[in-house]
Amino acid sequence: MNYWLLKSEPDTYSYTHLEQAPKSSTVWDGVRNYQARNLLRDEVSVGDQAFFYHSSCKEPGIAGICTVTETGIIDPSSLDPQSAYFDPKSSPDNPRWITIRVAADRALKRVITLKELRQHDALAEMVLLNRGRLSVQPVSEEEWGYILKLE
DNA sequence: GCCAACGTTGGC
DNA sequence: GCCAACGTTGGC
Repeated sequence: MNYWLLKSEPDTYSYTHLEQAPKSSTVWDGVRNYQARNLLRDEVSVGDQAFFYHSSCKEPGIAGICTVTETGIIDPSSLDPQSAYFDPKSSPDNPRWITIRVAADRALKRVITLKELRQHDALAEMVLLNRGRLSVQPVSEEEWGYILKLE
């Protein structure tokens, strides 16, 4: 059982979108960074939990919690010529972009902002605060518990 | 395999 | 909209 942080731009896909999706669930498509892909493909397991983080918006921060319900999914957008995420170098026989399905667990009582996270020494080692650009990142059990107590 | 050029992310 | 950080591409 591991913990993760998944980034999404709320203007495109917010935590509320996930809650309102069929079965409050979605395939986490569009990741096109190998480090993030490797985590999704090799490290993330069914039952793991993840913070849903809002990036590139007015108040960047953690908006909710979701649970991984399926792994090993070929990112459908990578095979769809109509998609902005289409990758001609990927194919069903030799897929390049493997991802997961997540389901909404619950929204946090309030958005815990990036600004606030930065103020806690206990979180100084968070990947979010050091390698900010990675869109799928591990969260330690200690960080996970600490953040939930801030809620 | 190096590295310059270029593209993207994402906070501010 | 700016720009720092960093990932990717492609010539050599």
